[in-house]
Amino acid sequence: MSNNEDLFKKVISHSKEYGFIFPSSEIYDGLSAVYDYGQLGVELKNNIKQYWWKAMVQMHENIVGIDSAIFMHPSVWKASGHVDAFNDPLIDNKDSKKRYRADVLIEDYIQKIEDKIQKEIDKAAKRFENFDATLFRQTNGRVLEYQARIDEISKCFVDAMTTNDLAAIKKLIDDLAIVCPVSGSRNWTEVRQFNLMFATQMGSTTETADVVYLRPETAQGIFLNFLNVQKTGRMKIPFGIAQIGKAFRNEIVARQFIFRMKEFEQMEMQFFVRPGEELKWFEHWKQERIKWHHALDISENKYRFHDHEKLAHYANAATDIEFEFPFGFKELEGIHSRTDFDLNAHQQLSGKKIQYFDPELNESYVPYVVETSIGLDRMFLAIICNAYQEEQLEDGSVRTVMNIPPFLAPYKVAVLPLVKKDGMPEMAHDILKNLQENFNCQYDEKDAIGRRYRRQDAIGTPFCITVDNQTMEDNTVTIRNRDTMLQNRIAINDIHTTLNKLLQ
RNA sequence: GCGGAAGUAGCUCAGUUUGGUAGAGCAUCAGCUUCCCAAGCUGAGGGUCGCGGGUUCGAGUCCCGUUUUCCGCUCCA
Repeated sequence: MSNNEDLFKKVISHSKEYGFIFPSSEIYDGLSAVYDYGQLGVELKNNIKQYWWKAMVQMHENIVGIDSAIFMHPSVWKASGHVDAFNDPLIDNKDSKKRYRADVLIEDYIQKIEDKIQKEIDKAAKRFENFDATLFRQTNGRVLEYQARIDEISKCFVDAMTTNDLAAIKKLIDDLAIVCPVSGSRNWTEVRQFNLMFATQMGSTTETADVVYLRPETAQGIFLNFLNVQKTGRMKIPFGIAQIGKAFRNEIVARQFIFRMKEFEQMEMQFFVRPGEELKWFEHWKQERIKWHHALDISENKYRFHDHEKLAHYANAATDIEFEFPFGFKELEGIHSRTDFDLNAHQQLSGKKIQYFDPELNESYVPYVVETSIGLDRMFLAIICNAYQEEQLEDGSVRTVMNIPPFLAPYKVAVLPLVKKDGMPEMAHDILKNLQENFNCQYDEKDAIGRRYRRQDAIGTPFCITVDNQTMEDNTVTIRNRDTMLQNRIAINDIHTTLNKLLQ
């Protein structure tokens, strides 16, 4: 474990040192759980996007992409369930470290008094024939006492809830001496409300502004455009809509570098199918997605499926593709059978029909949805964690290499004059200029050649083209492989095709 | 959110015990050298020691607060 912790720390340092990832707003002490991609990071990230887009959109005739806005109508989050599920006042017990809904604690307390009343009623009912519960309730002294207590508590409780007065809720819990069911202690934190979603205002004056949320998931943008895309793209079920975009979550804690960020990017595809066929497609996409990962040349036992036993309210099947990060197996991608929950909810709340007429079945229905959703930042992290390597060489020295799959590497090739004289820099620049049209290249003439190779190793550049004395005579160069450190001599005219072949 | 640890140059860290206005290695830049795998030579740049306050003649060093990061819980549609 300590080896893995070590590795993770090294990856984080390396990312900063070479310009993959920077903490956000660093000169102002940083911003919790927010990071910026640097000059190398953005290249790698773009390449991952491209690889995903090509596999998911370009290679499928029945999948198209969109790019929906981050802002959506507030009703979207009512329909999706995001608003309701995250508006509860919560309180933690410091001893048991359990978290409760504060309102539920109070309701339970009221229920206990209610139970006592019921007990009295039951007791009395046994003793008297023609027992009138209502009359008993109205006349029995002890019951009246209990009832008064309930009324008093309820009044405070309702007041506090309607005015959203969290301090009053806390006071009530203290006054009632409510204890934690687990620890039995009254050592509570303040009552807090956790908002999953970031809120901002839309409207140029404060008076007219409405609260809108930054989307906590990209999926809804696809659901809202289901009919637009289906009709204008003449799409026939089964078909998919893909999207890459930012989402925002007001997470409580930030951990594990870019694994959990407040602002993150998702790559997801919602596949619309006939009701009843969703589990077949769920299985299909499970296999397709794991294939995509395995094609990255990362050891297959770094991946595993984790099937959900407890399903979210919208799903009837769900699995995660987990990756073995230095801090353990964690979710990298989710594959969910979301049923018709979302489209149905939007249909109901908007009052607009969201259905598909299936010519083969000759009927209309609300399609079912199978979702594949991968965290782009997590994929990025998986790749750099897997790529980072410290190799012990024969001469005893250590070589730091980023073993990034060549087609994803920030730079594909570095062009290096062996020495900074005899026309080699000029020649190297000519070659560079030619290659730049098709490849992201680096040029470097500073320091000894060996050191320059190591620099390229450290940022994952898979190939180095070196201009030497022989180049000046016969127009050949050497091409060095990052992983094997071996070199071949090829003609300048062949560089292009050779690189293309190697980068496939 | 709770508990613990830490924050000094781009990176890794020393300096804190015994307060006296900052160092090393690597990296970077300029030049020299160099015909193939880091650590050759000369020179240079870069830090208000996370931030704020307090104690003190004087704080990187002591005290308080705060923020960020890491670890363990917790949470996580």
